[in-house]
Amino acid sequence: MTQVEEILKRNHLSVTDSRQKIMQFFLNSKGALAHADIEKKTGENFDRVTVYRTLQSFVEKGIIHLIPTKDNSIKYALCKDDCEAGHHHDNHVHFICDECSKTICLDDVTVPQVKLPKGFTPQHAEMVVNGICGDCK
Amino acid sequence: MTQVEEILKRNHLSVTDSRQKIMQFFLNSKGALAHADIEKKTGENFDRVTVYRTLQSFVEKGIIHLIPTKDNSIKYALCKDDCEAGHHHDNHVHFICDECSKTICLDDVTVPQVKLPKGFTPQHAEMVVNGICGDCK
DNA sequence: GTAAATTTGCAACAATGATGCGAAAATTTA
DNA sequence: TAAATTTTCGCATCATTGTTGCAAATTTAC
Repeated sequence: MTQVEEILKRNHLSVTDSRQKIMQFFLNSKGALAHADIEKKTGENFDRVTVYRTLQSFVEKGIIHLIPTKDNSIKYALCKDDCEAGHHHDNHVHFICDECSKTICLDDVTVPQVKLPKGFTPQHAEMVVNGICGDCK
Repeated sequence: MTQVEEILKRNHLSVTDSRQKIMQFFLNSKGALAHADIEKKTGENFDRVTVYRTLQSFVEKGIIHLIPTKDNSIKYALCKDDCEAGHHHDNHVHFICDECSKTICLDDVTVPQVKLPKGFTPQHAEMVVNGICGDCK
C-alpha cells in the first residue's frame, strides 16, 4: 500500500485516481497550493469540478487546511504534522514570500496569544507573515 | 465641508456622489464591509463596477484596508486611526465573530512579533482571531 | 463477480471581477 | 460663472471562479 493510499484509507475516503494524484501533488510540493495550481500544474487534466470536490473532501477530513489571504485566493496546505499524527492542528504561522509568492507552513512557529478587549472570547487565531523567504534572499 | 468631503479631499479624490455615500456607509458601520454589503445594503443602487472602482481607489489611497479571510471573501475596513491621522497603519488584529460573522478591527491590539526560522525576513504580519464578540455573548 | 454506494465529468447556471467606451459629472482655468 | 479639461459613471461585454443536477463510470462491500 502506497503512502497516498494509506492517507486516504485512514481518512475513510475511497481510493480514486484523482484523489491519489492530487494527494501526491500535495506531498511533492513544498508550499501551499491554490485550486488553479492543481488544475493546471499537475500535468493531469482533471475536471474543474472534480478538483473542487476533492479539495472539499480533503478539508472536511482535516487532511489539508485553508490559509487566509488578502487577495481573494484560497490556498490549501497539507502540513506534515497533521498527516503523520493523523490529527488536525494547524495553529502555526504561515509565510507568504513577496518575491516568489510561495506560501509556506511554518510548522514550528506557533501563533502567539493576544489579549483581547473586554467582551471578546477568542476561539481560534490565524497569523500570516509576508516577507522574503530563504530561497529568494 | 462635511467630514466625508474632507476625507476625500485630503486623499486627493474628486468628491462624487457615490464616493461620498460609500464613505458615509463606512463611517456609519462598525465592522468591516464586503463588496456585497455596499452594493445591497446601502439603500442606494450603485452600479457594480462603480462600487469596485470606488473601493479600489479607497484602498490605493490607504483610506480603507483589506482583511484576510479564509473563505475567499474580501472585506474592507476603515480604521479610525488611519482616518484621523491621515497615515496608514493597519498592524492591528482583526476579529471575526463566529456568531454574527461581523468583522471588527481591534485598533488597540497590535499584531505581536514572532521569531521566524533562519532565512525568513518578515515584512508585514497579519492576525485574525475568530470567536464570539461582545454583542453575541 | 455482482450489487450497492460513491465518485466522476459534463452541462448549465450563478456570482464575482475586469475592461472599453460614450455620456455625465466634477474640477480647473480663465 | 462659464467654458475647457479631466475624471468618473454606467452600460455592455467578457473572463474567471465556484455550485448543482444527473447519467455514466468507478470503487467498495458482500
